[in-house]
Amino acid sequence: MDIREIAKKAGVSISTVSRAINQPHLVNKKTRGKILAIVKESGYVPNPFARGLLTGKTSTIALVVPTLKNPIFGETAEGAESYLSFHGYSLITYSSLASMERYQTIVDNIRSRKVDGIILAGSGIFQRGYQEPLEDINVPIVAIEYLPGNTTMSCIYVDDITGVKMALEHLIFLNHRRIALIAGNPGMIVTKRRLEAAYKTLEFYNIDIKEEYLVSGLYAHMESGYTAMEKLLAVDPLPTAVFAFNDMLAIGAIKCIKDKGLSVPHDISIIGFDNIPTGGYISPGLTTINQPCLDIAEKAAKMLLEQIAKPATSVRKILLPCELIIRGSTSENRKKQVS
Amino acid sequence: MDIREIAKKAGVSISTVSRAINQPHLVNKKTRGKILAIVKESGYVPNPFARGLLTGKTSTIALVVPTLKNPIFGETAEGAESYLSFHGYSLITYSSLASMERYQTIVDNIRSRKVDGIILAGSGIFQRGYQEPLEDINVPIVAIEYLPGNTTMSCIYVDDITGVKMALEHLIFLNHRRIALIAGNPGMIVTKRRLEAAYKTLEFYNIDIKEEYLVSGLYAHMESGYTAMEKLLAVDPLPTAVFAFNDMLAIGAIKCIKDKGLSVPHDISIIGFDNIPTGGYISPGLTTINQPCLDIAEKAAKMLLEQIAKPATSVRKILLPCELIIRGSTSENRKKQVS
DNA sequence: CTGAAAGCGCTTACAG
DNA sequence: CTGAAAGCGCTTACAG
Repeated sequence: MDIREIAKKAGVSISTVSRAINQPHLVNKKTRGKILAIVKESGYVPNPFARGLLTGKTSTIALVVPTLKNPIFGETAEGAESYLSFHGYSLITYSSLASMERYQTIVDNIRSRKVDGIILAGSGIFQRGYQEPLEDINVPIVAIEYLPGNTTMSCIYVDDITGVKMALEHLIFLNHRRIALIAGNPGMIVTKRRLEAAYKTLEFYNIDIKEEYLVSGLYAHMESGYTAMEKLLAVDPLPTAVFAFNDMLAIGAIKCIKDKGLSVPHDISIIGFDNIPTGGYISPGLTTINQPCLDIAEKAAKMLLEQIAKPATSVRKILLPCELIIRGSTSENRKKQVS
Repeated sequence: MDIREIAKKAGVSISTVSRAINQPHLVNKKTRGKILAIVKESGYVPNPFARGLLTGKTSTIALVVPTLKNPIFGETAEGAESYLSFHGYSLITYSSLASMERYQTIVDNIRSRKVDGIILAGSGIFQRGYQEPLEDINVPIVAIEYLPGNTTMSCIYVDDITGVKMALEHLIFLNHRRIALIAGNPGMIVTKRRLEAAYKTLEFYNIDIKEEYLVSGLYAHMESGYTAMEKLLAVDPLPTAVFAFNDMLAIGAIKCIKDKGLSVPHDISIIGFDNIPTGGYISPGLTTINQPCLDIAEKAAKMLLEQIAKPATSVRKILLPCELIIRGSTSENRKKQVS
């Protein structure tokens, strides 16, 4: 079924068929009606390759996420996909971003596919050197991450600097002074930013930052939160509270503490970041900072489409607020202060 | 950068460049070397639209999953993507399969994009009527689901009939006789099959099947496992064990039982299905049936690529074994039997 | 408002 | 082993 057949059935030229589909206002109403009826009846859809070859548009967006193992990226993908598909775009999702080589492969693939735009989500990709491969790619890019300074791409993210502050203040107001941190993958932008925000907050409240109270794990694996917590449990004196940089890490840490016969929150309070559904189903429930993933994903998709429609649009940076979700994993510190 | 430029630089015709790329053995070794060197240096990649227009091949596979909220589909997507991208294919993932309309939209979209093959994962899609929209689509399809009878598509799945049997026998051998079921979405093939397998097993062991002991929820939401469990807790006498049709439901059910002041497994044992990572981090740990998602996804991708390469390949059906994972949510029944 | 024609960038018989 | 030519299915100035 091609445009020629439709033209023949309708008794017009293929130019007119094409116009009836793409620029209906240019076609006589009656003719247009007839053509569109035939199109509909026959289920004809223009060949995307012929179209793409001519227009350079593909109606395809690439989404890059570090891993679908972390539910927040599943939500991100669903949010973006539902918005984009509603607007006639398809989403190609690239996940399992393990190495720089893999990233290079992905970028090559994106480039050769000639997508209309790119969403870069989660800072798995934002280690040093992520920008060069993208340099001459020449399509709009939106990052789901906070990119400081002058960047060529727009970005949207949760205001996690404030989020970190809220998390730590929650612990501090509960009278905790021996606070440990389980950071995520070293080197990621998000890790550095949260680390910096954490130190700044702790300093502000005159809280000593013991070197042994900083450990790190991998965002995508609960198990690494467990391992990180093991290290903290070897420190003397024990921390009375732990802030894990995401919920996966926090959930692993909670299990570790319980396995060692200690109690959360009685012996150690734990707070996470993200608010993944699982946090509400473990016990105690996980106190955390909510991140509106779905909303962010949709807004990112929207921004991208706007940039595609109007390439001259200037770079935008949007920060969404986050929210403290208090459940059972944090409580007031009743231990004598040693530090 | 197009093929013409490469040809000019190499001092050959565009035909020769094309051949050097696509059918290297047809080109003089020296010429070929020269051309390929220029191609590499310039970063030239053939325009996929021109190519697609000519060959009808797109190097794109569509994956349809019910939702990325359930981590098993995240794994499925990652598994398929990593295998396919290694073989030069991209994956377009369609998720959030809420309604039949949405399904129709997805199928329309897939059709107009002219993908090379389709993977249909998770039986969210396999309600009645899922086959018609696919009827004349004319590309290889592999389903991640067990499709009985004579179908036109190949399928691969875990042998969940045996899995259901293993789960129930585990409970039965622990001396449980009052066993309740939390089934998933009614109407789905997977639900019907597991239900049938469950009844068959219970009958085999002469276990009464109380009507009130069958409730159902939605696979994708832990919360609906909670709600379903609430219904079971209103039944007299209480079941001593519950088999939930997936882990999300099971995790919701456990939370419900604990919230009502009862103990898992002391008062009620719970077993799930899937073995999602979270199951190892709640307390008690979730006893469940492992489903090798990653393996299934890769095998599905492999089958699909084989069918694309050799369209005459006959329909294949593969069932992978599952495995009982015993954690803390099940234990021996010590209550006096009433039934 | 409509049609004939050029051309998007490539692949592949065909001829040599 | 290589090149000239046709053509994949469409869109869009251009002319009328």
